[in-house]
Formats: sequence, structure tokens, C-alpha cells
Amino acid sequence: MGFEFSSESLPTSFDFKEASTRIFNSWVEAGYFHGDPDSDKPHFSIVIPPPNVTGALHLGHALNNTLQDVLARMKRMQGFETLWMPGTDHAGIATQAVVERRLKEEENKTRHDLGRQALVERIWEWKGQYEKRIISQLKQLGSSCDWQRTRFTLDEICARAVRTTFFDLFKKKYIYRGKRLVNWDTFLQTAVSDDEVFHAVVQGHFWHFRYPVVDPLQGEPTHVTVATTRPETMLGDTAVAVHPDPERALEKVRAELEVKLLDATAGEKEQLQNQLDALDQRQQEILPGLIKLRDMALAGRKLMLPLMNREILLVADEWAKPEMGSGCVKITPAHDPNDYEVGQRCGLEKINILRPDGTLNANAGDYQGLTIKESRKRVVEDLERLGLIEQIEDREIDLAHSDRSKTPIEPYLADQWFVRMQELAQSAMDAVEDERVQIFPERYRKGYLDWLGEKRDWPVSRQLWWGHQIPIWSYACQDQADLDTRLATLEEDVDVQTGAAAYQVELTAELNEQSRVVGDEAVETFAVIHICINDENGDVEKRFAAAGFVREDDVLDTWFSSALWPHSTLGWPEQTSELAKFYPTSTLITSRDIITLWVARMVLMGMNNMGEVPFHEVFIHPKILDGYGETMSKSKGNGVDPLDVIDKFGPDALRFGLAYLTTETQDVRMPVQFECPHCGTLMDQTKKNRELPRVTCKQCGEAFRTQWARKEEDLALPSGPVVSERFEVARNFCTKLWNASRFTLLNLSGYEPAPVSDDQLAFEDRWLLSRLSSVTIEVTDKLEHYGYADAARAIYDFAWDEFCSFYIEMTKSRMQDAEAKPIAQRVTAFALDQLLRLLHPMIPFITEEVWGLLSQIAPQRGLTEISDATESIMLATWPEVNRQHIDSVIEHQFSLFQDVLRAIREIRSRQNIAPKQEVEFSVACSDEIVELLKPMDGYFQSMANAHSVAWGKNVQPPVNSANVRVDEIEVFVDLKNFIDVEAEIERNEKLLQKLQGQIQGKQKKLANENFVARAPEEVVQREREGLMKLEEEVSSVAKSLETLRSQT
RNA sequence: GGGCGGUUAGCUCAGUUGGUUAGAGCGCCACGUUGACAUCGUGGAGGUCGUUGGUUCGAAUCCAAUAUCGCCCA
Repeated sequence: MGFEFSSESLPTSFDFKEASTRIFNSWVEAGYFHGDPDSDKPHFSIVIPPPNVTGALHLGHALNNTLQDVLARMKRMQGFETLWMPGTDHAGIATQAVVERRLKEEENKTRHDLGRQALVERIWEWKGQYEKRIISQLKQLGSSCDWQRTRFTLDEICARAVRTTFFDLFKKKYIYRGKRLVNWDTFLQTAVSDDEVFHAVVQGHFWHFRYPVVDPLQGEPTHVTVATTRPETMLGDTAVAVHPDPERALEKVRAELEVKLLDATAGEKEQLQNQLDALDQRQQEILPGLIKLRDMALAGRKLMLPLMNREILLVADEWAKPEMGSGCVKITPAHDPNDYEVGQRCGLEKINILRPDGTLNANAGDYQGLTIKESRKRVVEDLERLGLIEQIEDREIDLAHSDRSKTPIEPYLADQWFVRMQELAQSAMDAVEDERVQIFPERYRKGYLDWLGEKRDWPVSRQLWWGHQIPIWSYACQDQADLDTRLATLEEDVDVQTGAAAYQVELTAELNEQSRVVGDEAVETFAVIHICINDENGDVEKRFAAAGFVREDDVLDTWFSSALWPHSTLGWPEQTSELAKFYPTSTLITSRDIITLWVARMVLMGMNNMGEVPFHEVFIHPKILDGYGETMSKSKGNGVDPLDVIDKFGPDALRFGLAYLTTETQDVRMPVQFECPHCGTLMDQTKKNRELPRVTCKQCGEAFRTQWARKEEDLALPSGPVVSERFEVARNFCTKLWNASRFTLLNLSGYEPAPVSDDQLAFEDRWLLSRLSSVTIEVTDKLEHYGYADAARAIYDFAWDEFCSFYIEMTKSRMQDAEAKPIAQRVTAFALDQLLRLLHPMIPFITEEVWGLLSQIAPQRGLTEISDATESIMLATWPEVNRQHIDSVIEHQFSLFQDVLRAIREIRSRQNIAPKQEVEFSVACSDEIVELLKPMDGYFQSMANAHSVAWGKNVQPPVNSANVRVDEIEVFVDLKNFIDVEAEIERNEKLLQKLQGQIQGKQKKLANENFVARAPEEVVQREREGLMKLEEEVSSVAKSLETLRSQT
């Protein structure tokens, strides 16, 4: 051998910048990440929640992927054929929006200027760029994905899966077309999702209109008053609602107010009383009218809609609030979400009055062609002229705006394709109910089941260009004859007969029956034939197009393709060997906000397409919030970029820090700081400074730029990254591990592998092996059950407090002793080997580096069986627990040793004795303990610079001494020359006081007859023993005090 | 409005089935560089466990109400 490390060749910290890429590439080149479908080993597979190609990864992604990687790496070591399937998501609306915004900003063009094909090409370019960036970020994190298999939700394989699935659902009659209210952006002429809507308070008005009652009877009101913030919508009104039980509704409001009044503060009381008074008045003045109107509604009475001169219904529905306004509310089902619901409940017509560009259509009668703004003005003027305006209030209105165009959103009825959820949802509920899919933490089951339980049909159309274009071609038939002819042709169609295409007939009359929509200027058709074509087959598509069938413009909801992810990534619908080997996947790790959107849909699609669940377990991890408890986001400026953390602390520290935070609770708070690029000073981020384009360092006074910098002078400044001190703990831990390894490596010169028998083991060896076994059990168990934080803590405490602070300290003297050295070397090398394996899933880079170094000097390791170290730690097997090593007696004895050591150190510290000053100590204790501790004398010397002078039952305190008592053991340190008597007296007095307090507590407890009678005997006994011990302790403290006082 | 979760030391979090004196890391204070590590070591100070009520011999822990913060759904 002869190889040895020198302290110069091993730096005192791990150079992760140099090592990370080198190590990662070596893993990739060796093919360790590749999942082999032909392997005989049991499988472990996991699909990545595909990150959006919208932008770069944030800390939440870092957390998500760290957790997956920890599992994947552990499972590989445990002997599973592991596949971690990577990929990205096309994120329809978000990505198209980003690209469109850039197009607008940089070229001042809209998507219509470019056209569908050109826009989609632009988005593909964007995707290429960001996918590359995302994958690079994942790699820098150390993700052991099978990089040979990257998928994208819009690539050919996924597209085929989408098409096959859609066709299958279409054939099963799970796909149908209907109307749905969407958030319509009249400027961009597209629907936007709820996420892309922001609310802003604007100054507006509240107009009160009067609608005449048709043929009022004696004693009935002649008019009904309704109010609105959007007068033009009255053109589409189809009803006015009144509460079905106004009397009870008002009583309920009263009861709530009265309860509030009971424990209200004086200030609130007055306000509440006013509200109650108003309610009284309302009950007297308005209620009788409302009851009458309710009866009229039940009798099917009608109102005359002014301006349109159309009769509309008076209906009874709970949406009307008797405590507000007139108690009546106008209903415009086609242009208000709440009214839409009322319309559904009461079977009302839904009259659409808008064109996509925001002008009014033919349904608006005389107002056709006007913009919303113009029509609003005209409607108000015309009603005024008719004397039908009762009042106009000024009011602040919470108005929804489109995030992208900043224009107000119009609720708009649009054609949508839906997936029928009845059967699909049930299959996904069953899978979780009978635990074929288990969700952890379990509390998330409820949300999943509740949501699916509603079985609401899934609207899958999106008015976008970026996505999977819906593979449906439609033809509108004018009459029955037209339909019959078409159907006859289709029956004979070769593609229909072979199952390559399928068709559905949508009878307009039937559709109107379900949801009577009075449409735009669309031609009233008799029926529509929809054809769905299975494969991407140009010829078939062309043939139908030539026959007059028009392809649907809309694309599918992104979640439709991500719902297929667990099987589409494995090649489905092709029956690949990957699918056979790795499906169902083992687990899914994701965050809670997409349990319904994604997890539930993957389960139901997995059941539909594969007949099997997509994964057996789901782990929902916490969200990372900033120091104010707010979600991190780029738009707030409080987002920490994982690459900044990697750059500053290293990938291992990022990973370990994140794992350390992953508890079962919902959220993790992470206060963030700016780091000054000039001097490195950290400054807490505040709600104020996080929005500034430039920040000035409090330390050096220099300015730096933030993500908000736009002006040239700001952009010229160096950038100040947003980081968090919370990764320091993990970074320090990595450095500690590195240095413990460094010590080991430096002390392994002359190492020779050989089996170590039990009788060769020193006391501390047996203690360490016992602890190692216990910790291995704990770490394994915690990781297998998603207890990342527990596992991280267990291994952190073991490595730092036991391996470093005690074991390594204790081997120092043995390493100097030629006789003891070989065993110490073998055990240390073995322990480090095992520790590295346990840590590898969380901190892969540093463990790989140390593994390599260790293998240079100790290529063969083991305790009883010696084997060659694998070339990479990734190939090493997961530590096996040797239960015979677990020895509670040794662990107890060792803790006595630690107690005595701590006692000596404590006395040294409180007496301010310099570390170089040697002290003498004596220990009063039982013979058994003497037996055990006396041989440890050398360690008291090396670890506390203290040597013993007396041991045993009859030990008397030296004349000048300080003492610490730990249970049955009393430790005295002889202070001959350097006693601070006053300090000792003070300390003992304080201690005495504390002890007496405790004694009183116990005495009181034991004097309580109830306690003695009812508490378990064992608990009472424990209290009695505790009391005795305390009393002994008090007498010894009193004795010490006496001795000390005699010296003053 | 419904559901879920949080509230424990200055900060970020642990705390098993209720049972001695409620723990850790950071920060703070004191002392310390003898060859693994100052990204370190040793010791110390610091908490009426959000509030109120209940169950119990005994509550951070169980129950109820309430406050407050966050997330999801409507």
C-alpha cells in the first residue's frame, strides 16, 4: 500500500464548484441513471411532475425534485431497478401568453399578425430554450433522472397518447360539446383562466331599474326594482329572482347579528345595533312585498323587460338576498356566473348578447353593433326617458381584469368540449378509497374525494393555438334529409368501419332542451355531425375536410396531456417493455395545489387507458413561503433562485436544507435576504425593498440591482441575489462531514483491511456500532415513509454529535497507539463508509467525492466481511442493519460517561478555567459505575483536560471544590488554586432554590389523594423516587454550600 | 360561505399513545485556534406552548369555542 493523504492534499472544505459537474457527468457517462426494462430486479419508478416550459425553476421545484431524487437514489442502493422519468410540460395558456407578450413588447405584433403556424413555431423556439435551461437546473441539483428518456407533453409520443385517449373517450360517448361561461378577454378575443384574472377596485355606479309587472292584480306591485353595475346586461335578462323564503332568510340574518352583538366591543355595538334597526325597518316595510312577489313567482307570473319588450319570468331562488337592496335581483344567465347557476337551477334561457370582439349582437335588438361602453350609456339614457330609473348610486366595484390585456373581463358563453366524468371520476375515487392509491399525508384524501365526488364534467377546450388541437371535424346539417344522407355515407365509410374514425350526432333541438341557449347570429342548424379521427392520418383528415367537415380550432386543456403522463412517457399506446416493467409507477411526489387538477386526473386516465392505477402512493410536500408567510413568486420579488443557493452554498446544502424542512405540516417559512454583491452582507428582505429596482447595502453603502431593474443606470449595477440564511445549517453540516472525513483519511495511513471480531472492539466502538445500527433503522424507516425531516435530523445528529463529537475525538488517542490503531482504523473506515451511504441520497456530491477518496486509501472495507468498495457510491448497497450491534447497556453506560464529561466541562466553564489548565476530579458513585468509568480516564484527559484522583462510594469532596450531580453520580473538581468561591455559592444557592421548588411540586402531587389513588402505580412510584432523589440532591448541595461558606 | 392546516425561545422548527425540570439549529452572552473542522469547540442565558372554557389525579398533547395567519374550493 503505502498510500497516504497529506493535510496539504486535502483542503478543509469541499470544493463543490469544481466537483459538481465532474461528478455529475461521471454518473451520466456510466449510465447509472438509466432504468433497464429488461432487468430482473424489482422496479421502483417515479415520473417527474413536468415543470412548465414557461420559465426557470424556483425553489418549490428544487424541493419537489430533491425529494424525488432522495427516494430514487435510496431505492437504487436498495437494489431496485429504478427509473425516474424526466420531462417538461407545454403549459398551454401560460406559455402562449408569455410568447405573445414578448411579441407585443418587442415587435408590437399580435398573434393574428403572425398566424397560427408562425406563432406556434415561435413558441417551439421558446420551449427549446427553456427546456434546456430547466434540464440544466435539474442536473445541477443532482437529479438522477433517466436523461436518455426526456419527454415533453407535446412531443410525438405524448401527442399519440393524447389522440388515442381522446378517440377512445369519444367512442365511449364521454366527449360532448356544450356551452360554458368563460372569462372572455374582448381585446385579445380569447378565454383566459381564473389564474390569469386579477381583481381591481374601480369607481363605478349602481343603477336601480324598475321592471313593470305584466298584468298586475289588485294589491300587487306594478313594478319590481332591481339593481346592477352593468346596465347593458339587462338586454340579456331572462328573469328576476326573489328569495323563496324571505321571512326565514331575514330571521337568520337577525340571529347572526344578535349573536355578534353579545360579545361585541363598545365601538362595534353601535354599528351592529344600527344594522339591527335597519333590519327591523326592512322586515316591516319590504318583507310583505317580497312575500307577495315570492307567491307571484311561484304562480309563474311574468315581468316585462323594458327596451326589449320581452316577457321574462319572476323566479324564486336563493341567490336573491332579501337583506340587500330591493331584495330582488335581475338574472342574466349568459353574462354572469351566479346568474348562470340560477339559470341552470330554474331552467332559464341563456341569451348571449355579445360578439367575441365585445360589441353587441343581434340579440341586443336596437343596440346591435354598439360597444359595451356605448350600449351602457344608451341603455341608461333610454331607461331614464321611460322613467324606469329609480336611483343611481356611486359605488366602488371589484372588477375582474385580464392579466394580459388589462381590460375588463366579460363573462361569455362559449362552445366547449367536455369530458363526462361520471364513470371516470368514480374509478378514481374507488382507487383511493380501497387504497390502491395511498395519499400521504392522509388528510389530503378528503379534498381529493370531495372534488371527484362532485363529478363535474371536465371542460377541456382552450381557445389557444399552443397545444393538442382537438381532433374533431364537424359538419352542420340543415335538415333531417341532409343528416340522413350524411349518415348513410358515414355508415359505409371505410375508416369508420375499421375503427379509425368515429362520429357523433348532436341534435340542436336536444341540446337546447338541456341548456337553452339563444345564440349569436349563428345559423340555426338542425344537427351537427362530429367526427373524431384516431391517428394523425393526413389522408383521412383531408378526405373529411374535402367532404365539408371543418376541424375544431381549439386545443385541449394542458391537464389532458399531463393526465396521461405516467403511461404516455413510457410509450403508451405502444405496448413497450418500459411500460411492462415500470407501470404502475411506485410513487408520485407533488405539491397540494394540483391534487385535483393533476393527481386525480392521472388516476382516472390511468384507470381508463391502462386499467390500472398510475402509482401506488402519492406524497404531498409542503410549500415554501417567505418570511412573511407569503408564497414565493417572481412577481413579488421574493423568490429565491435555486441556482443562487447552489452557487453560494452548493447543491448538497440546498438539498439537505430542503429535506430538513420537509415536515408533515403544510408550509415552510423561509425568511429571505438580499446578498450584497460588493461585500457579501446579507440584508433582510422587506415588503418594501423587495419591490425596488435597486437596493443600497447597509454595510458598504454600495448599490446593487434587483430583478426589477429596467433603467439603464440600474441595469449597470451588479445584481444582488436573493438568498436565505436557512441553508447555512446544511452547508455547515456538509463542511463538518467533509472535515470528519478528512480526519479519517489522514489517519488511515497504513490501513489494512481485516475482519474485526467482537472481542477486539473497544468500548466506544461498540457504542458507535450500536448507535449506527439504530440510526440506520430510523433513517431507512423515515425515508421509506416520506419523513424527510426526521431522517435528515436523525442522520445530522448522529454524524455531528456522536460520530464527530465523541467517536472521532475518542479515536484520536487510539490512532497514536500502534496497538490500538488497526482496529480503530477499520472501525472508523467502516463507520464512515456506512455514514456516507446513509447520507448519499440527500447529499450525493460530497458523499461521492469522499467515497472516492476513501477508496483510494481503504479500497476494501467491512467489519466482519471485507469487500471491495464499488467504483461509485451510487453502486453501493444500502446499509444493512446488524441488530446484534444494538446494545442498550452499552448505550446507557456511554451516556453516563457523557454525563461525567459534561459535568467536568461545566465546572471548568463556570469557574473560567483556561483550557490549557489541567484539573483533578473525583467521582462519588457506586462500584458498578466505577468499574465502567475508571477505564475511561484517558478520555477525560483528552476531552476535558482532567484526570481523576478518586472513585467510589466513599469519595469525599476536596476542600476547595465545585461539584455537579447527575442522578447517582457526583462529580467534584478540585479547585485548589482557582476557585471563585462567591460564584460557586451563588450557583449553589440558585440550584437549591430550584430544587426546593421542584420538591414542593412533587410533595403537593403526592399529597393529593386523588393522584395517589387514581394514577397508575408506576407513575406514583416514579414521583416518589424522584422526590427522594431531589431530597438527596438538596442535602448534597446544602453540604457543598456549607463547605464553601466556611471558606469565606 | 365550505374544507384543510399553522400558532411552542428573538427567528425557523421538533415534541411519539396525556405522565419527572418542554427540545434542536440559527441568533445572543462568556471563554477558547493543542494538526479534522472558526463553515469550529466548550459552557450559558432565553419559553405561564395564541386565548378561553371543558375532560382528567395530571393537558403543549384530548374536546369545544374563539382570535389570527395561510392554502384549496365556491
